[in-house]
Amino acid sequence: MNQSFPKAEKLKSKKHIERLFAEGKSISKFPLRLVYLKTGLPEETRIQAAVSASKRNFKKAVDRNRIKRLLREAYRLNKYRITEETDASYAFMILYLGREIPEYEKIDHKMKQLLALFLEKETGKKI
RNA sequence: CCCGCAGGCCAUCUUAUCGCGCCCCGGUCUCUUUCCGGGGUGAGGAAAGUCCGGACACCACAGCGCAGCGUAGCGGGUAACACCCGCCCUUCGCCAAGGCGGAGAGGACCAGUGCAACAGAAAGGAUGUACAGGUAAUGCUGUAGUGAAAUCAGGUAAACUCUACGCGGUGCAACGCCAUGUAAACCGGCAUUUGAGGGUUGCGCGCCCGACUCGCUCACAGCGGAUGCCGGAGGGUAGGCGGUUAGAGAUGCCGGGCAACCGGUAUCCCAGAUAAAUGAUAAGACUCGACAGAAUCCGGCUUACAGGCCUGCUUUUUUU
RNA sequence: GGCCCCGUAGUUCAAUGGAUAGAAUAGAAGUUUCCUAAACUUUAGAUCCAAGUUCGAUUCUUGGCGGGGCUA
Repeated sequence: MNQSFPKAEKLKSKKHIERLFAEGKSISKFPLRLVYLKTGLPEETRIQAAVSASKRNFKKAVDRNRIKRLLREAYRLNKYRITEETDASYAFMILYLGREIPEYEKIDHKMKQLLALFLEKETGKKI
């Protein structure tokens, strides 16, 4: 299974991000929130994802970097759960809503729950 | 030796697996792209605050004056500085002394103006009380008393100000190129059609640039046109490349200088992201890991901070 | 990233470098009322932090901290 997370799979276009926040749906599993949008464009890389931690909750750049790295890592190791279940194309934005720097173990656990919740909602399947 | 002080250096490490950015090489199809394999490289001493000084870029620029801002002992260093070095001075601490160490926004109140609450007779044209001294005579002199300061070239310039010197503005979201195709197209208002307006980046003088050079009409007015300014309506792009990392560069050696620093020489290449690259897991070691993440680039200052290492000083403070 | 501005009671604002930082409103207690409101009386509450200049700092200077704005 492919666990890489190259540039092409990162959501970068400012336009797409604005559309994602304007039109996308969201599901939450505290302290994580997933905002997603079915893009409809069947491209090579089906899912583009981005992560975020707010400057309001974390003033120091080091802390924001730390959280974004943990989120990226958790997504990288768990994205196969999505790609194996669906062929549709999505744009993802994963937000961290907490106010404290978390342990990786916790993020990993919540990420699995979040992605399961997403699949349940989009495909109707119970995982 | 301990303690203390000063200066400098380092900033957890090792291995494996899965991943990330950039560069190079090879293959996949010839180039580009994609993918695969291999190799190299990958945050800081403060990357921070954005407080100074430059480089660089664009805009502006004949000059003069005013205003504004900054600096402030002397000399040196430097691309430059509000930084650094040396000396002087002031002040504080230690010492018997010689001396040692710390701190310092450190020009000028015999140019002018202002300010000084309370207390006090009096706070800037001084002069009252008590005591003592003194004189031909007098607050003439001293002490007491109030106060931060009481006649003294008074104090105060991180009060206005004066003196000397310096300073054009904006900042890489600068700026250039490509793509897209907006703007010179539409509507409304005002002004001008002979010196209107614009520039001089805070203001003035001065200087410079300077469109239309019109039609209908005898002329005015008016209409149209032209130019400039303002507003409205509607629409488009918010992508890519360059700037962008080889430099006031790092390290070693030699020489000059009290020092800051400079000169010569040899070797080396040491992040370049762009929703933004350093993480996760497992194992091990120890002193159990602080503050904290490059964003055009340098030189400083300031602020935050766990610990470790090195060098020097104090034996004429004390203790052993 | 770059460039600017602002910090005074819970809130909105005052205060030449000078005595106990002043108003309005909100809060608390009381008077009045059957109760509430209004009114009246009383009361508590603040200079963002740290140095410096000064006899004396909300005010002047420097450095931090916090908040806000502009910028392709």
